[in-house]
Amino acid sequence: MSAIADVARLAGVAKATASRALSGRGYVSEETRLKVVAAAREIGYVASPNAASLVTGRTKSIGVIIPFISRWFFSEVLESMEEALLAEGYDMTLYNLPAASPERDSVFEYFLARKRFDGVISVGVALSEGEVDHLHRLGRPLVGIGGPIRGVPTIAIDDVAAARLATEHLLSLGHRDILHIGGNQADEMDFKVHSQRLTGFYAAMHDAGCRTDGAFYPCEFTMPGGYRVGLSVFADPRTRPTAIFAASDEIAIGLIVAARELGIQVPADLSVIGIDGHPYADMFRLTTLEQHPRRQGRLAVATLLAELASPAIREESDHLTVLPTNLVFRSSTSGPRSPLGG
Amino acid sequence: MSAIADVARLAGVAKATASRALSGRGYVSEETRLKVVAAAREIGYVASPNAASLVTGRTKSIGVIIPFISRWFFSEVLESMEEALLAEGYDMTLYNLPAASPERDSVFEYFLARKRFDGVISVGVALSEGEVDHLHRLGRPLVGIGGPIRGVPTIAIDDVAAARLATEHLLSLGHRDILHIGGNQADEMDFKVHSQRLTGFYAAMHDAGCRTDGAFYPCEFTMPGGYRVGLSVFADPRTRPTAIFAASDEIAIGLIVAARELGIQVPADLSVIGIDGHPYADMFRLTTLEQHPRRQGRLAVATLLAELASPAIREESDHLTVLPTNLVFRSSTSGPRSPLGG
DNA sequence: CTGAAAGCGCTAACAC
DNA sequence: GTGTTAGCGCTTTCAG
Repeated sequence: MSAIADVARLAGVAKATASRALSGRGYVSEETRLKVVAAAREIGYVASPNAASLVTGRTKSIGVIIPFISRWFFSEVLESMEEALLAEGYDMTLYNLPAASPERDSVFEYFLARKRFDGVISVGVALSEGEVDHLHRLGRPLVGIGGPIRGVPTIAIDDVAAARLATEHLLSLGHRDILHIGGNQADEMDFKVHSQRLTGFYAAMHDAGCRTDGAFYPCEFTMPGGYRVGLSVFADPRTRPTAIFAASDEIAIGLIVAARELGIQVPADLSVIGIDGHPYADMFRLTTLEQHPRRQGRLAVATLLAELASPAIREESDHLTVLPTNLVFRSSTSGPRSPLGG
Repeated sequence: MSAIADVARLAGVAKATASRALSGRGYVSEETRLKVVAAAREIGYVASPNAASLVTGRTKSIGVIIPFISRWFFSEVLESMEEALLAEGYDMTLYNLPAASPERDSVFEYFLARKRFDGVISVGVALSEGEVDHLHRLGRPLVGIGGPIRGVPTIAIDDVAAARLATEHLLSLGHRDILHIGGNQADEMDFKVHSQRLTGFYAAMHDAGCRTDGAFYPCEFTMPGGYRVGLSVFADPRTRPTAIFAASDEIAIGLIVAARELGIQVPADLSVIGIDGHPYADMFRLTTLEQHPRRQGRLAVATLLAELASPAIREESDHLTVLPTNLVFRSSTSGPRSPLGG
């Protein structure tokens, strides 16, 4: 494969000149620039980023650490980031980061330590103090999605506020007998989304003077998880509410499937509201709070590239950019028809 | 950051010795090896893969080209490959490859040309002759998932056979009035999955002496896509079949949701079979043919690493490893209850 | 504006 | 077994 020396020889200039011409850094006469570019094209020259980064320290590649690839929110973020990065000429290297484990440590101690990237985006991972230090010590900018990280700009939605908003929507329709079905604190995801959404729910209910004991059912954070809990909760008329705030659209959809299977009409007999803006929301008539994963992804990339451009900002970059959630109405929420419990 | 020279100095040996001790290549006495390793740990030395690959040509990184990140099959493959690669110390760099477009070309001409990886895995992408040449010219092994690529080992299921099997299952239950709902040839995915599954369906139907005109309805290859077609097909009793072979589980689920919404009992009134082995199959009582994305991913990685280990194989590696599909019974298929059309 | 030379961090020959 | 030397492909002083 051709090296810059070949280009230089063909163009009749020195390696240094060819380098300047191709990279755009440093003075080159327009005439020689054209000659060099032509020569490069002729032999199909593509610079070796390895060699370049060895001297510049820049790799034109960014690392992404993420706990899941196949869950909707995460894959959506990933896809949007990939698009944005590719457009800027960056590679994206993926590190699937499990919860605390030897593999997790190896990502930090080995993979990330190799410094093959100019920056890191952490998606939905609450980094430990030690891990943040580790990353900072690499001297590479870091941007987060999903929740606050000390000394790191982060993009997120306000989970407490979103949960409160969703619950208040149901309350405003006249519901009093509302259940929250969401993640278990035990297998909490990072940034405590589960507890935060529960907190927002309780807050709204308390403010409205509603009872909350027995109003929360934990479930696995998936569609089948919601389905299973739905089957058991709806089977007993005594535990059947008039409305449900589900911690995610996937859970909400599982609940709707279970309800329909038991002959409960949604939204007629039961109102359901979720969070995410999942593409399936429409076909299940689900009202939802969009959290715009793609926008979060693009914003994270933009933030990272900005830091890369002017590292000066780094010192004081400790802010959390909170994206507003949008309430998207479909037809799954309506007033209570025949309140059974309140 | 510390370089190997620092380690060498601290251990009181030469750079080369330190390199040998750390990489395990070449003779080093156990005693010095320990000294070097201790020194490396002491200063937290991690080798720069950039510098190493500059001389060895190996990068310990593999590139993945893939058309979608957020569709179930693809994200599942991705996640399994990431796991397998990480375990072997490889980075995974992602290139989201759209259909023919300038961005697609740029992936080949710029990103892949940078040769930042030891090999490439192509997932669900039918590469053009030119693109295959392009990759071969890089001198890096290439492995595919999803369908045959000239001169490249590939892992796939046999789409025609799978479709035939699914259809025959319905036929064996006594159904005659079977519809196929699947992807449109117009926006065909790579490797012609759409047409191949249609072909398998037609073949089984013809063999059983069933009519097939009007038996195929195209739809978008998603859950909402199946839902929309389901609503229109099921609304008219004249077009309502006793059984359906859906080209994917997502389509199948959309169909089931639509059917239920129209008061059609699944599986009582309508049998549905899909392909994929989607995790939601159970909650929708869907019978499906598993195509094991995770196994395909792991196999692709293993194949690539094997080629990396002994490049000799490369010349004659033109085979297609066809993975068997497993019929997974849930409760969505049963004999016809009240055949309307046959 | 361009060229020559040094060197990024590492490994591979080849001496010793 | 270990050290010395050269050089991977590029960018970047620093002269000219």
